[in-house]
Parts: sequence; C-alpha cells; structure tokens
Amino acid sequence: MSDKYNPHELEPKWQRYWQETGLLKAKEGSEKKSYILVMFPYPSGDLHMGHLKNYTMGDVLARFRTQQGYSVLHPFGWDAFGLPAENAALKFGVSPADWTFGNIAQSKESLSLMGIQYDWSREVTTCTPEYYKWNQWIFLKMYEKGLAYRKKSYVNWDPVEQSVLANEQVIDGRGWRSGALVEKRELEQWYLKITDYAERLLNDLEKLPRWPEKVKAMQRAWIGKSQGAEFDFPVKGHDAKIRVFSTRPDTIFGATFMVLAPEHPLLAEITAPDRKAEVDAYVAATRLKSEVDRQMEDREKTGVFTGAYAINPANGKEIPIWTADYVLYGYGTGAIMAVPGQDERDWEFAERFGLEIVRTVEPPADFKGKAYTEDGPAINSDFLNGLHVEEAKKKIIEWMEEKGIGEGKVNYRLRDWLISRQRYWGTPVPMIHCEACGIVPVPYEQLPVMLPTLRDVEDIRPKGKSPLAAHPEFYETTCPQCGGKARRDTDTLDTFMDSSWYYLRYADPHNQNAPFDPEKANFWMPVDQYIGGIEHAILHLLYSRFFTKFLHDQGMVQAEEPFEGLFTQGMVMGWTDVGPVEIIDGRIYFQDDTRRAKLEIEQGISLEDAQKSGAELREGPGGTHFWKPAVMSKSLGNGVMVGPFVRQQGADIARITILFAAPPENEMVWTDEGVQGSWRYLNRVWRRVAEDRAELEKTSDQFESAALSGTDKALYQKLHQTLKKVGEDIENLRFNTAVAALMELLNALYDYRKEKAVSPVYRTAIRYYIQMLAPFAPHIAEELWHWFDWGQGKAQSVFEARWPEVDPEALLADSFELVVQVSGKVRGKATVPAEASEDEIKRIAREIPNVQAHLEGKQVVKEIYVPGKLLNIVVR
RNA sequence: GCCGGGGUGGCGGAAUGGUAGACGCUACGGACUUAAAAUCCGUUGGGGGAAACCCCGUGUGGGUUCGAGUCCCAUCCCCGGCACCA
Repeated sequence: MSDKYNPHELEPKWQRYWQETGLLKAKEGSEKKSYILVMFPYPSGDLHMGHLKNYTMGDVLARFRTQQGYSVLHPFGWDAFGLPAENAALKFGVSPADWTFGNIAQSKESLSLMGIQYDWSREVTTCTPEYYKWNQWIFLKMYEKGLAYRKKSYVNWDPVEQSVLANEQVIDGRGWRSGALVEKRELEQWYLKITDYAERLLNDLEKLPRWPEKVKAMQRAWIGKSQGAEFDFPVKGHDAKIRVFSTRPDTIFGATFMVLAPEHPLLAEITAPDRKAEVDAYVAATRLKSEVDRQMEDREKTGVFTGAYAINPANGKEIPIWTADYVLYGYGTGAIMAVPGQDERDWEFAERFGLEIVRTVEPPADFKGKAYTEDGPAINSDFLNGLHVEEAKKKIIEWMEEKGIGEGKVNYRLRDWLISRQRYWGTPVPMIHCEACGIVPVPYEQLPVMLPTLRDVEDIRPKGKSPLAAHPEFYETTCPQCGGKARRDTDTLDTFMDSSWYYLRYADPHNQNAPFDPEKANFWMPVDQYIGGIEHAILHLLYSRFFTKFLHDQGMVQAEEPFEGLFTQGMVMGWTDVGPVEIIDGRIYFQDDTRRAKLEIEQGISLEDAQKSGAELREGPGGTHFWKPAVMSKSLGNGVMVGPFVRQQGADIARITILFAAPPENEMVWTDEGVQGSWRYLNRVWRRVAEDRAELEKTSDQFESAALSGTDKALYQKLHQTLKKVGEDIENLRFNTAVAALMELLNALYDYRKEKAVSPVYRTAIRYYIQMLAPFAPHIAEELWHWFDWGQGKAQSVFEARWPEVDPEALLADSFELVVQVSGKVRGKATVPAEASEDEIKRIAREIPNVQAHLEGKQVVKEIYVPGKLLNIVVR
C-alpha cells in the first residue's frame, strides 16, 4: 500500500469487500430495526451529483445504524414504468423495456461507484410482471371493496401525453410532466376512491411529528376540508330543486341570486326559451377555455342570466338564477347561493351585473370594504338576528334539518384518483368487458395480465386511445363468468400506483403468493426515515398514505402510516453557462435565448441584479458568458457526472463534499473549491494516521480514564464531546455539523501530536475517529481500520465494530473557562477548577484586572452565577 | 390574499436564553521550493488604539430579562406552496 492517500486504489477494493461479505444486507431479527428508504428513481441512465445527494444521505444513516447494531433495511429499486421510456422508444427506436434495463444497469454502476451500499437482493423493478402482478392484485382488492370504480366525467386530458391525468398531476392547469395545457374531456375512466379516506388522511397528519410542517400543510390544503351545509332551493315553475353547498348557511337571508356552473346538468332544463341561445353560447365558450384561461389572475367575472328564478327557502323571495364559470362543477354541488353581502366573489359579480346586495352580518362601524366576511351579529335575517356567525350557523342548520330542506355537511376538495391511462408502458388494468355480463374482474389466479412486448415504434406512439386497443392478440379474451367472447380493458394504470406500495414489497420482494408477507412487513414497517424530494409532497406521499391505510384495513400490515420520518432534501446546483452576452449600458443581453428562458433570467437584466442573483460573468468562447448556479439537469448539461468524478477524484471526496457543503434541507452549489476542501480534509485524516502508523501499532489502547490529566484529559474530553455530537447529528440528519465536528477533532489530534507522543488515549481517539468517519467516508475509514489490530479480530469490518459509547464522565472537565460579565458585557475570562464554590468564583472574578476596572466606583446590585459557565456582576 | 419557512462576515453556514460568527471556502501575508503545484504557519465582521483594551454589530422599531441571533408585539423584505373550492 502506498503511503499517499489514493482513493482509486482503495475504493474499488472495499466496495468489492462489502459486496462479497454481504455486510450490509438486511437481516431480520435484531431487537432494534431501522428501515432507511430513499425515494426510488425513474431509471434515467448516467447519474449526476444531484441524483446522488439523497442516496448518500440514506447511506450514511444506514451505515450508522448498522454500526449501532440495528437490523437495517436499506433497499433500492426502480420506478420503471412511465412516459420517458416510451419517448425514448419513439426517439431511438428501442423497446421501452430494453431502454429501461439499459438505464438500470448504468445507474447501478454509478451508485456502486459512490460506495452506496444497497441490499441488491431486494431490488424491486416495477415494470416486471413479478411486481405489476401485485399492482393488479391490489387493484382487484380495491374493486372488491368498492374502492375502484368506473365513472363517466369531465377529466383532465393532456394533449401531449395523449392521456388523461389525475387532479394531483395537473399543476397550474398544465400536465405535471408535459407542461401542456390540459383540456377537459368527458370520458369513462377508472377511479380509486381516495375520498373515502379523506378524513383519516387529514387527521393522521397529527401522528407525524417527524414530517416537515410544510408538507403536512400542503396535504391539509389539498384535502381541503370545509364544514357547512347542503340544502335545496326550489326552482319557480319546475319540479327541480337546486342543491347548494355553503360554509356560511347563516347568510341565507342575504342570498339574492344563484349561480350554476356551466356544466351543471339542470342548466338546460331550467333555462327560459328566450335565454337559451345566450346560455348555450356561454356554455360552449366555457368548454373551449382551458383551465388556465378560466383561472386567470385578473379574471373578470362573466356570466349569463338563465331567465329562471329560484325561491329562497328562508324568506320566500324570488331570486334570479345565473350561470357563470366562477362556480366550479367539480366542487360541492356545482351550484351556489350567492350572498354578495358576505362573499367577495359574489359581491364582484353582483356589482358587475347590477344584482341586489343585502348585508346579513353587521360590519363594524369603521368598515370600509365591500363584502364583509368576518364575524359579527346577524341582521336582516329574521330569527337569526343578533346571533354571531357560529351560533347562527348552528341555528339555521337545525332549522333546515327540521324543515327537511337540507343538512349539515362536510366537503373536501380532494377528488377521487383517476387511475386509467391511455398509454402502453404501464400495468394493464386487470378488467374484462363482456357484452353479456358487463365489467368482470380478471380472476386472481389468472394474474398477471401480461403487458405484451411491442417493438414497433408505431405500436407505441400515443394516438389518443390506448395503444393496446390496436392489438387483438392482447384484448381478445373470453369472459371468466359466461365464457363468451369478451374484451380486455386496454388502458394501463397510472404509474403512481406502482410507487404507492413499493416500500412494502421491499420487506418481502420475492413473494410469489402475495404482495408481501404481513409478518415480514410488520417487522420492518413503518419506514423509519424516508428521504426524497419535496415535489412529491402531495402526489406520491398522499397516495402512499392512502394505500397503507387500505392495506392496513385489509389486515395486511399493522402500520397505518407508511413513513414515520420524512426528510425533503435540497437540490444540488451546478455552475451553468447560460450563454454569451452583450453588455449595453449596464444591462445584460443574451445572444441565445433558450437557456436564459429556461432559467427565467430577464433579458436586459442589470449587472447589479445579476450579481444579486448569484450570477457571474466569465470570459469564454465568443466573448463574455453569463454563469449562474442552477439545478443540475441533463438538459442544461451542468451535472457533475458520478462516473468521471469518482474516477478522477474519488467517492469519499464526493460524499464529504455533498454532506458538508450545506444543511441537507438547503440547496447546495457544487463547486471546485468545495471539492478541494474535502480532498484536503481526507488527506489530513490520512496523514495523521499514516504518520503515526508504526507508533500506533506498538501502543495499547488500555488506559484508566480517571487517571488522565492535562492534554490527555483534554483530548479524552474532546473525543467524547465529538462522539456525542456526531451521533446526535446523524440521527437528526445534520450531516454538515457532524462533519464539522470531525474536522474540529482532527485539528485537536494535530494539536495533541505537536505536544505529545502517541499514547493509549491517542490511539483510542484514532480508533473512534475512524469509526465516526466511517458512515461519511466509508472507503478511507475501512482502509485505515484494517491497518490495525483493534483486538476484535483483524479481518473485521469497521461496520461490524460497535459504535462507541459516550462516557458521561469524560464530558465533565476538571476545570472550565469562566466568563465574567459586568452588567451583561463580557469583561474577562478565567480558567477555574470545576469544583470551585460560588464564593470562590466570585473572588476569582474580582481578581481579573479588567473586571476590577469596570467595577471601580460602581455599586454591585446583583450577581448571577450560572454554574460551570458564567458570572454576571450587575452594577449601578 | 391565505398557508409554510427564512433574513447572521466577501461566500456556505455554526450557536440547550449565557463568550455571536464553530467548521469550511475565498482573499491576503509568510515558510518550504530553482520554480509552480501541493503542504505548513498566520491574519481575515466594521471602526478606534502603539498596546491593554474600547465602541458598534444577527432586516427594522419596540418590549420582557441580570443577559436576546434565540422569547413576545409590530413592521419590512426574500423563498416555497396554494389560490374564484362557495
């Protein structure tokens, strides 16, 4: 072995060693278990440091728990169904399967290069029949329980993906992946009844203290519970009644008109003949509008009078019925009573169309606004007059229930999960359509319904209906009930279904008879620490909670929540060449627009603003280039690739760089300087041990801690302080401060050796140091560990050696540095014995010249002594 | 507008109500070297001072406290999410 730190020599060696010894394989059975999980990725081929950040964090935790003697499950897999594989197939003419498995192999290579150690015997790949069989199985179970159902409705249609999308997958009116404006289509599709679980999904957020508040807040908002009442307004001259939902039923006396959503089915029925043309035109126009148009920021209210009137059941008044697109068909009943006096939107509408406004809650005397939405006494409201909002609500609901007009009602914004997709690369829906028997589930014993291998690009290309519908060899089948000719469902399941339960499959990945064995799942579940991106705050994390609750209800797993701890890591940014620029009058103009637009940098941005945003101007080909840190991505080409980096620098260096640069929840900018710093640090570690190697070999690590004094005692104290801090920091995922503590201890080791020779306490410090470094920089630690006989068998891995215990005695020092304040300002310091009495402390403090100077001529009012720390002498 | 999180050196960032700026980066000075790199030593919040030391300093204004980056009230700004949900 060379005496220089050479990562290229030692890293592959230890990676092989860990593989061969199976050291980090999951073994059930210890008293304590720890399930560390990173969100499994879409297999996209070569990985960059951005991908590796959360895997590195998970690896640190998993290795640490292993050192602590836990049974550790740290698995990995691939969310392998989905759009990119189809796109690649269309682009390169390879089959989605070949492309996917090629990428998996490449990604795995990157992971091992970084020394990230998974139990590969538990690898899960969602596009294999062994996995998606159980997707189908769970779907059938849900169907059996009435939770999977088919419904015709207006759905989100992504014109680029050529498929429908779930509500959660539409962001700002655009497809979450394609970015295309979503259209509304009326289609019959499969849904999962997640709304049945709305209340539990909401309430159980309380049981998740180790989740970020932010994510919980987002889920609460998405579930969107509101309490109110649902009640009927009769339509004049019709049998029909219009049912409305309101959170403010107490304001019913102020309902001066009604509004139906343009999609409302009663609209055609009640519209007066002379208003029909106008109403039809409005409805047609609404349908053409995209969701974005409809929800424009500065939207002006539009609407059309239907010519019909409703009777306000509270006061018998006739009120006009309008239709307007500010009322959404998807929420509540798709119709509202409009109370302009207490609702800003209704006020705006009334004002625009000259409708009556009646206040039913008295605003304060100084109120200057329009609609008054706060609390106050009811007015113009008959028997509610004088009551405040809460009592008025209660009373009116009682009244409604008595009269049979309506009742109290809770509403959620959460919609059922539309789960059909008109795509090829996914799990086939295990359902059969029979002309005689209707919809018939595929019998469990016939699972999996295999996805046929399509190789022809034209077979895969999305055409607005499922590609499988063009393949009779797939869809032609017989009805399991009547044996007659029948047709398979040709849609596939949303890939989010795949990721909603994969963490359970890891507990028992090769089970042929069930998705997983409850006993095994119960040993590992719940996941103790889940690590992933904030972008899944709603989608994946809500679906997974739903699935766990469903499977819990089926008696398949005890856990009611899948992820006990959740951590959302910040992204990795890379310095990015945005392109050549010209500077005119202190403003920056980009010659090429594509990257500028992508990074949302203003054309003509001032030099000052550019600098504030962290940008730099550098000379490059074609003149001055604009550089800026941006999230690492393939398309920007700013990713530091794992393979080349590890081969040039080393995995441990990359790991330290990632972990030390910033707190893990913050975004970090990858820089050469940061890499340099990590290299320097690891080299210093190496040199400290290498230079003392011979001496360390000769020294025992037996010593009496109580007998230590001076420098030895100080080192022993520092060692145990660090041990405590590093352990706590890892548990709290504060890797940056853990590494900082290790750097500090290293500085202390260097200081020690300036003064003293290698000693037993020093040898112990080195030993613990290697153990503490091991989760962060496992290769160098394993190498250094193997240099010595630690009395536990030389061949033993550092990950088999137990994490050292903190000696509480060590934390108590003989002496401490007393801080002396005069009236709250530090005026002096003194080293005093730990056992010094308060009186002694006060005496010592007064001997400090500078303290004396500040006391002179002053009268001592009070003295505050914080034992072991500080004395504050308050003077007047 | 509502919800969540923040404002600390040139930069990333540390600080159970008790020494603000740990650790690192950058920069500067020095040592070693024929030289460079690497490495090592030192300085690095602002101001004053020969020094001891003093004054100021955690977005802003107030408060609680012997003592506030930390707690309370108000306010400004930044980031993220949601947003016609009745």
